[in-house]
Amino acid sequence: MLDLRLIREQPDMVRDALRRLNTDAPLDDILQLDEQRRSLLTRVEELKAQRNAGSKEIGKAAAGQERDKKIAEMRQLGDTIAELDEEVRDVDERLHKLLLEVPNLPDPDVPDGPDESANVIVRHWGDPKEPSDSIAPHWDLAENQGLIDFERGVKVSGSRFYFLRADMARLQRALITWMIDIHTREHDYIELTPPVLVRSESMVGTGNLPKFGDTLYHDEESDLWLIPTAEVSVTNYHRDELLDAGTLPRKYVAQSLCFRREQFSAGRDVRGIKRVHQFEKVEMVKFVEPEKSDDELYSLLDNAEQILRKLELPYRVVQMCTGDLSFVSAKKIDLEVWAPGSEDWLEVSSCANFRDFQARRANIRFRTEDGGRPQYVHTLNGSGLALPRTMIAILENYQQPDGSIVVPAVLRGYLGGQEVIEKQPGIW
RNA sequence: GGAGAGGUGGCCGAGUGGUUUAAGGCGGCUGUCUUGAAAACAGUUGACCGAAAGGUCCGGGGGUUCGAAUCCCUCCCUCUCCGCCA
Repeated sequence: MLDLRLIREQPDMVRDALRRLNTDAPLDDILQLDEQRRSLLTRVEELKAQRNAGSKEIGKAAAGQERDKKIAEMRQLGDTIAELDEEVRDVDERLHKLLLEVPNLPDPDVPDGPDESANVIVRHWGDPKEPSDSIAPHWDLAENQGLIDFERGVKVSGSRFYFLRADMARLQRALITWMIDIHTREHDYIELTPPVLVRSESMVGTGNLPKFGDTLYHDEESDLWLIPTAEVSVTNYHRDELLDAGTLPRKYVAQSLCFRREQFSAGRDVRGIKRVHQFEKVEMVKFVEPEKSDDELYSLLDNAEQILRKLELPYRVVQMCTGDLSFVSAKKIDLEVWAPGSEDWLEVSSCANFRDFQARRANIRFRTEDGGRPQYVHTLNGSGLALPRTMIAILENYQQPDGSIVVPAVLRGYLGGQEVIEKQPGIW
């Protein structure tokens, strides 16, 4: 949510920033409602001051004609106040609703562009393998090797569901444990195991609601939502809190299942496990002081990159242009790992600075060291990393001509020293 | 699921219709003392809207009343006992 005062005081700046996003936020309606709200408020508050004074007199006065007259007077005043209160509530509600639909403003250094074609490749790491006939895409490889059962996933749950089998399931567990160990031991994050079902307020806090409800799974009976990322649970961990001075930054890492309806990607990436309805992800979330968030984005990015480097997987760093920013981000940088079998750069991590956008929605503030007024924190998050795509990259980069897969050196300790994943018992 | 008790400032906690302008404590900040710190003592310290005056806020929402933290309705949450349960 944007600061209403910013919209009021620098409407042209806000308008220009939104124009870069190619969105048509109803700024004029917002300004008009804001104006209306404030003039109503002035009137009703004046009347309330009168009523407070009048009621106080009644409390002191002895019973009698004077007192009865005053009471009648105040009753009438009360009716007027009730009417105005009603109007204020209505205007407030409309204003708030509009504000919730305005996207975050892009940082000045975000490149302009209409869509992903204008994203900027910042740099590469590692040597991407040339695709060749001897490098199979993971969907063929994994099925042949008995590592993933796609058919039964579809039978049990539908398209975009699958079973990991045998050493593949073990590999995922090992990866999760290893990634979390790196982030907690080497990068100083606190591990959280979060709920994957959350209330609507939490979804509003991170910006998933009200706009993107149709991409989420929802249980109507209990009115709970399945999270699309642990970002939702972990960011809302501090919702409606006033954090103590000196406790920032707060850094959390959480593994969770993520659930996505993928309603609008029908027909895209239908093969394999690149785009699925349910997947594991290790997610990092930071709550930081506003002046630090620029630097914190880069250290977050580095934390994610460390995982790919240790796995020795070639990747590239891509900065999103204005046309490819998410609703809540001011700045977003993705890591894309090379998959030579699929011949695709896979987004395995998305690192973003939300500035105070989420903090306003979720009401997360901190008390400054100097004891001044509480301020909103800045929130950031980044995947560290998404499991299916990381496993695609491992399968496709580490496969050998006979179909076996070499275990990346850093993971062997987590797999009892195992060096190679051989063909698993067939899918029978 | 049944019965009961609760939800008050950053935290704990008093307050059952009108000088409450929410007591008191903890924590924070400032000062005295000290080489420095701790302790002790003293002072100070809620959030939100507003340029200000002022107004709003006692779990959320609604109601009763001239006036509600206080009474009523409703929802959410916590705790205790019972039942069920991985």
